[in-house]
Amino acid sequence: MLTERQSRILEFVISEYVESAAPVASQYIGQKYPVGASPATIRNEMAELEEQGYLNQPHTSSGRIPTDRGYRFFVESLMHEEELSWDAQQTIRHQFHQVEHGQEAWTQLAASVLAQAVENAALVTEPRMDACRIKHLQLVSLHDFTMLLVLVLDESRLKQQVLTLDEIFTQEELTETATRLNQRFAGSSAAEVVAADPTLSQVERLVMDAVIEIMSSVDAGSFDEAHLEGLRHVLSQPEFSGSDQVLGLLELLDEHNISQAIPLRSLARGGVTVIIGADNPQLPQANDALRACSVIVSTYGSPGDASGALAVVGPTRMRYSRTISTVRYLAGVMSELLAEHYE
Amino acid sequence: MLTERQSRILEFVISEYVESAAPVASQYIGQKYPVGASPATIRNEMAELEEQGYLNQPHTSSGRIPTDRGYRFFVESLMHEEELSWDAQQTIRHQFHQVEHGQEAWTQLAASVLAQAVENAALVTEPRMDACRIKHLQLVSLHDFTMLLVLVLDESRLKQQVLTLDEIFTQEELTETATRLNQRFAGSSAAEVVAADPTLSQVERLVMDAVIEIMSSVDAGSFDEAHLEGLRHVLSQPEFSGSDQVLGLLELLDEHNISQAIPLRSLARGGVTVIIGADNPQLPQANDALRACSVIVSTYGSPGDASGALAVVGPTRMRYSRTISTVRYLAGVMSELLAEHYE
DNA sequence: GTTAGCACTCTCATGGAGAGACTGCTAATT
DNA sequence: AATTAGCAGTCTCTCCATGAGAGTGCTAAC
Repeated sequence: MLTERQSRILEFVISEYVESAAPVASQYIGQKYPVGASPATIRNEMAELEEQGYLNQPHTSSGRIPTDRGYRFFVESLMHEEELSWDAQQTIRHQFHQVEHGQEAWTQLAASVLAQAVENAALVTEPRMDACRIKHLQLVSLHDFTMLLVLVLDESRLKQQVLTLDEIFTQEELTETATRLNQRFAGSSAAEVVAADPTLSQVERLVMDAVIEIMSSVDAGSFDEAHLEGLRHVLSQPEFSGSDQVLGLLELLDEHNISQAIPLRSLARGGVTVIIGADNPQLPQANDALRACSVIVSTYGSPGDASGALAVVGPTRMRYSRTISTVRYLAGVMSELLAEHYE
Repeated sequence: MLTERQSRILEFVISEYVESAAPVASQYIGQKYPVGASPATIRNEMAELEEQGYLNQPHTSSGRIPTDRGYRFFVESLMHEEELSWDAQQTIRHQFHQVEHGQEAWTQLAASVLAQAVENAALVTEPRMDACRIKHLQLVSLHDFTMLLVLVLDESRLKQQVLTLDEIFTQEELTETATRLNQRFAGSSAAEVVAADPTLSQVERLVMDAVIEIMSSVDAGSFDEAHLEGLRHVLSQPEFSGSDQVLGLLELLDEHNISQAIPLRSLARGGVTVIIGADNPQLPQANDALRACSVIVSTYGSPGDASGALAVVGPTRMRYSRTISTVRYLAGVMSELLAEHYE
């Protein structure tokens, strides 16, 4: 549909607008980029691009700005995805290897690294399997009538709960109980435990009820816990200078609405997916502020094993090439690390 | 220093300004509150209050707004701290009892509840003891050469780390090792383990080195992990409509600078402490946006046992009475719950 | 000590006027 | 037929003056 020259002009306009955040004029493009045509010709082409919906004019007699459709065309046809620079790659790897122990904060760290790398908001979910299984459980005596149930699920996720007992148990007794339960249930999913419906002592029943409850809540996990980081990068962009917009985005953060507003898992369909502005029907339109945003999302891990999602959220006026490369690269790194730790 | 009438006028001005966020005029005060004097008299008194530094005029011929000193006087001498309404108390308790299991998100929940109750930002740190001790440790075989170290510290804090072994161990062997180590080191602090310097097998050494590292990093914990919630309440206040201010406060959030910017533990000296604007030398002045803020902070838990801190951060123009009551009440509830769980 | 009255000051909203930036269109050119 | 120069027209943005409104400070009377 677009001629060679129109494509190039579109590309130039987008490059320019991404940097300046201001409408782009024909004369300016003619000077700065090698179009090989006069401003008048560029104007004609721009008019055509506007006709077709790739560009927009805030008002007559101002320069053009790209539409969502313009960005989409750019991402799909014009952009050449660059390999992330070696420096950038090293920076990312280095930041990861600093914090080796304690994998609890792993995704938090990933979000932080990603946000810093792309200078936008980043969102990373915990890795999850489809149905979690018991790896190991343990009972620690806390006090006469209370004990701590420590549950290790696959992927080394830890859960704990304080339980209240009817009678006094020693640590030895609890350890024995735990050993029995481990032999019986290690490797089982919540559903399997329920299905087996074995005869249990009172304590065992108490423990397994708690285990089932915990595992169910993990499984139910429609509620993917996502870490959001770097929102300030987005909010400092000029398009969000109006305070209404700011508040809109802040609501995402505070109420833990993120997972709902941006259902990462359902969006990422293998590889990197780009959602631009309001052009994707999958994004619920609840939040106005999100309409001015694009989301670059990818899964990490492997589908059979544990997997999660990571995403960058920024204004539609975004450096797509760099952001996509970074997301792709980080997804790779995280997949590697995940594989290393839990084959 | 202040006459009866001056005090009352100051109180009225603050009440009014807290609600309206606009400079308060003499005539308006005269109409709405029972001063028993004409606007002219009120003006004279206001001039005197300004002289003494309790009030301020944004420009000649506008109403007055309270200064930090004015707020401080209000909090210390004029305000009558109200008991939190029974409704509000029940709301808070109810929100807590909804989420019983999984104490991981406990402080997160507290922050959320507090933020909602006072309609401002809330900050809650994890409960901590002075030097943490080993409660129990456990080794779970993950794969041939990897195992998961699960470390339970006092207060049921869980830490985990993946360790790589030189040779293959069965789960039974690991369990035995863990049992040995537990017998030897349960109840010890990091320093005590190091001091004892016992002879250990290679595996035991590997495990204990990791344990010491983890405990040290927990102890070092100048880095109190604090949960921040409800920042949007603060940012939606008119005094933060300028986007510069917004960005200033956002930095607190993103870079995990909160703990540094607001050293809760060192601020709270038993009971509820109120820090108003820039008037407290303990608050580092790094962040400009914080100068327009007050912090209401309290500890919870008991000094000997585990304790943490909770705080509300809001504009200096804040409903101090309600906020202080709420903080005090919530600190009480949290102390109770803490005591219940770990006697 | 208090108050009425009045002049004064400062803000804020309104509305040209002029400069600047770009475009769209027309007519000439290649 | 495509391109370009030239020019008029349009829109924004800033600046300035204007006037209404709000509230004070001061003075003089009570």
